[in-house]
Amino acid sequence: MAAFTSKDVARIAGVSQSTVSYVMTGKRPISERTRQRVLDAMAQLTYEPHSGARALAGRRTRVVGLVVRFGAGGDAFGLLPFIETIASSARAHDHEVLLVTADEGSAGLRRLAGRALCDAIIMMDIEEQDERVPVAAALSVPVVLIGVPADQAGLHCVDLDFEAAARMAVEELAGTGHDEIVIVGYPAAAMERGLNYVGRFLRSARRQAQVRGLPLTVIEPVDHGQEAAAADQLLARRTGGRLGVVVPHSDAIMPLLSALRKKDVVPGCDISLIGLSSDSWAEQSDPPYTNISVEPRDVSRRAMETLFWLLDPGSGVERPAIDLVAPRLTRRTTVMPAPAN
Amino acid sequence: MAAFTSKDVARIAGVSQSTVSYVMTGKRPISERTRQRVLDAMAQLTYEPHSGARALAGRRTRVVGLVVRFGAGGDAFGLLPFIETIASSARAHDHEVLLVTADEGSAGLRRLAGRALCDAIIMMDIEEQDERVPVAAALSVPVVLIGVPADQAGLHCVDLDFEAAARMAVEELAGTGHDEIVIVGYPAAAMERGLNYVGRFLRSARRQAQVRGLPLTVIEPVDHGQEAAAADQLLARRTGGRLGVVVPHSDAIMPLLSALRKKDVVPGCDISLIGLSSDSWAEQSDPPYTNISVEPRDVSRRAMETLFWLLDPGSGVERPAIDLVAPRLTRRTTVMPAPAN
DNA sequence: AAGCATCGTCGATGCGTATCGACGGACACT
DNA sequence: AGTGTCCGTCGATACGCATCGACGATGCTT
Repeated sequence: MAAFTSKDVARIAGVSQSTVSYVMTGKRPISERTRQRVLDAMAQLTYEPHSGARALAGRRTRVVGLVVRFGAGGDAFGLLPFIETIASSARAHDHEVLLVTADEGSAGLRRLAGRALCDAIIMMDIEEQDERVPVAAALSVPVVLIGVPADQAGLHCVDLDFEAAARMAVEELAGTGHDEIVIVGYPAAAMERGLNYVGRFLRSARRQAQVRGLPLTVIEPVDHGQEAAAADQLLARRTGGRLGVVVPHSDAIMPLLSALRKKDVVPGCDISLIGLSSDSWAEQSDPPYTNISVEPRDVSRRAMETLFWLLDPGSGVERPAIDLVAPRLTRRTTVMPAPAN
Repeated sequence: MAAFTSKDVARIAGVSQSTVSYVMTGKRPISERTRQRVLDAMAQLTYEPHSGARALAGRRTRVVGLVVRFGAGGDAFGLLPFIETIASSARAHDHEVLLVTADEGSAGLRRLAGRALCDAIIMMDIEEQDERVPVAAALSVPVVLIGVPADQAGLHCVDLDFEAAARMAVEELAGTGHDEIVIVGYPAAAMERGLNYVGRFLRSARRQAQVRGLPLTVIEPVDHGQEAAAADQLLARRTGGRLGVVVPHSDAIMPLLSALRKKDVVPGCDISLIGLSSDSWAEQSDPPYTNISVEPRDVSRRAMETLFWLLDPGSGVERPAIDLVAPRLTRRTTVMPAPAN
């Protein structure tokens, strides 16, 4: 691994260094014969271009900066699927992924752009009022947000349509003759941080419940180990009517289900439950619950499409500034059917 | 954000560009007066050095490559704490973290080194026979493994001491008069992939059980949703004697506990249980279980210490080629005390 | 007081690639 | 045959920084 350069390749192929470069970039026509000779030489040396030199001369790094927050109170459905999808999408475009943690705040952003560490940035865990958003907007590299802040500052945002999801949940319960709706909320940490989707979901749910004239209450989230208490709190609301429960925080669904089971409360008979989660979780659960899809892979895939479009606006169709992935409700066993009357 | 260069800084500070460089690297003495002027100029311009140029000229990228595997069957205790610790450690040394997924196999490694994308690599999810290990050993950059392959090929390895953990578990059960030991194994995916710690744990446990003359069985892992079956399988083994259960796969502990609870089998009275997990999980569980500590943060912190030592051997003390973090057993409620006799 | 090491700074060079202008040759057309 | 057009290739240069050798200015020694 003696670290070959394009000059070595050129010498072996019997061409000039610039020709090797043009073979790689394809920015000038190269005869098929020469091209083959160069490619052979590259293969023979297992040549890899020096990314630093490339960044210096070509002013593009082929690196995507990924800003995530690790601390608790985070996402409703796990960070890993996002990261994984982003990584594989980057790879598909021959780009690398540079990881930056959010606890650096906007300093991390400035560093990414200032040091020319990446060509574009994708930022997750956006708060409604996020100090990083204006900084990101002023950066010299494009930034895509996963999440929608109150002021998007001209940045492109991609996320699940939490407003639509909330409406959908309320409509489903209203349409099946429920009297009251309870939302099992997000963890305290997420509430306090003002994560954007928390507000988006709750506000939309309240609005829609009002439209339907249904009383809606938000109760404390189900923390791990607190299932029993949450279930009690929930059941205390039941005044004999038809109670519908909405659980937007994926992690809370399973504990809640098992707590209900323990109390011999059967979702779909005694009570109704709609969860926000990936479809596979909902299917494999016992019982399988009616869910509204939350597919992190879809969201991050679209975010990456937007990002690469920003890097090369010629390619593909124009992307919307706010790109919301439509949720999908799948009926399973946990919502009581409308009473026949 | 007009992208200033060190030449701009030099002009403003009234010095030459090389002086600016020496202020940054500290590789030559600079008078305090000049140093201040340069620092002021840098602050004024919010100058950030161009990482590509720096990599090209200085042949060091200040980037750490992190190779992880996302797919299932993975780690017993979550990927995120590892990544988080590695990221923050890198940051503390003013290094970035470049993420590479393991499904690229050794190609990802070659790319990292060949393109001079990073100064060192840290690789997780090592298999006992891992095709990437010999490749890694031949690389021009140092590589630290989290995990111990059968042939470490001269690489530095850091991991929990799974052999010691297994011995510790068996000893604890033997010392409290148990007749039989059952290990609830790892997920099939982990077994098939030959993840290094699986073999290390099981072999060591078998050996120690033999020393103690105790029958030891390994049963299928507890997959999510399969708790009941696993519990049955487990209880079927109970012939009236004192049965000790060891659960090395952290994710399996909670489901198993709840399955036992459902069958009115009380750990600590009817049966004994020792889990491998982080201490915080063990404490917060209901009931709190006797555990052997598995602290990903310790492991990755030590791995990063080794990595930075390899990058600068002058600093700090020599690091062992195989650095095993000693496990710690904390007695809680789930192991039956030795019978008084 | 002259010689000598040390300190602090500068100018010049090289790192490996992308890109621009130039140029010789093949070809099509007057 | 002469002129113009592409095509394919080359040489030279710039990118921003680290580093090396050089050199004037000190301070110290004898």
